[in-house]
Amino acid sequence: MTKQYTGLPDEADLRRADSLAREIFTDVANKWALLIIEALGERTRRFSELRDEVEGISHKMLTQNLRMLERNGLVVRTVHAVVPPRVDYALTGPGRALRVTIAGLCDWTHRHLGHIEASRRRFDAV
Amino acid sequence: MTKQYTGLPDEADLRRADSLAREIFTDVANKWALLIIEALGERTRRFSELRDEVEGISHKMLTQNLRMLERNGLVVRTVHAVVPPRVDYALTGPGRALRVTIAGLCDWTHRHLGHIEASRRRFDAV
DNA sequence: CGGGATCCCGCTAGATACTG
DNA sequence: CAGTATCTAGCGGGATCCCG
Repeated sequence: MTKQYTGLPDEADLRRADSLAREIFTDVANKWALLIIEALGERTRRFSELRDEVEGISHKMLTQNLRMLERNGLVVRTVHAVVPPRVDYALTGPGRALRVTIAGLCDWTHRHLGHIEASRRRFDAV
Repeated sequence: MTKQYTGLPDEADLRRADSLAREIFTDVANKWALLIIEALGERTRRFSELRDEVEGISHKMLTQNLRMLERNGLVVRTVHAVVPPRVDYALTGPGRALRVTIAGLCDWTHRHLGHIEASRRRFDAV
């Protein structure tokens, strides 16, 4: 990533890294992606297991997000050549690292349920 | 939140808490909300400061998300009775707590830029 | 300056049907 | 069972205008 052949910091590269970071952030910081990673947990899951565990997700959104996560190297997809077909998904190292911070997010949500519900009631009362 | 007048766990309440958690998660786990909270940082910001700092956000999305965050009690809005009007936004306690985990997310993004970029190239090569 | 209201285009995502 | 393709409605979000 860092240019070796020049002593000067390369502004163009910094901008590229920034826009890349934003892109990744946009990919990852969406409801379904986060819920899928959270659901994947520490062990491998089948497609259908994920569809059941991430409640409310459609077939289409699940495949679409899994592709995206695979592309970004957060998930590995393993196809078993059996009939009926069987496809397993598992988190990679970076995927598991991300999952830790997502767990923090879930934790935060549950710890503040009360505060938020109360705040909403106050706000909506007006 | 917890019912006092019964010894039995109340399934309906558990489902309510779950759907509430999902609702909050959906509110919070979206690109703009996360970027706004991250941008708010430790000190108070004006509306226009936020619009400049969260790059790419539209006027409409900024107000809309700020309302939502205020409703959920993550942000306080202070209107100063001066002309021209001046409105300040600041994180609440829960908001600051959330910001810590978001910082983790940003951190994760930057630490894995390289891995992700490489993985994408491999994936797209096919 | 901050923000509400309106209009409107484009894309997201759900439903459905088809393949290996 | 997992995945792709198509069709479509709904709404997300930008642009614009006005108001206190």
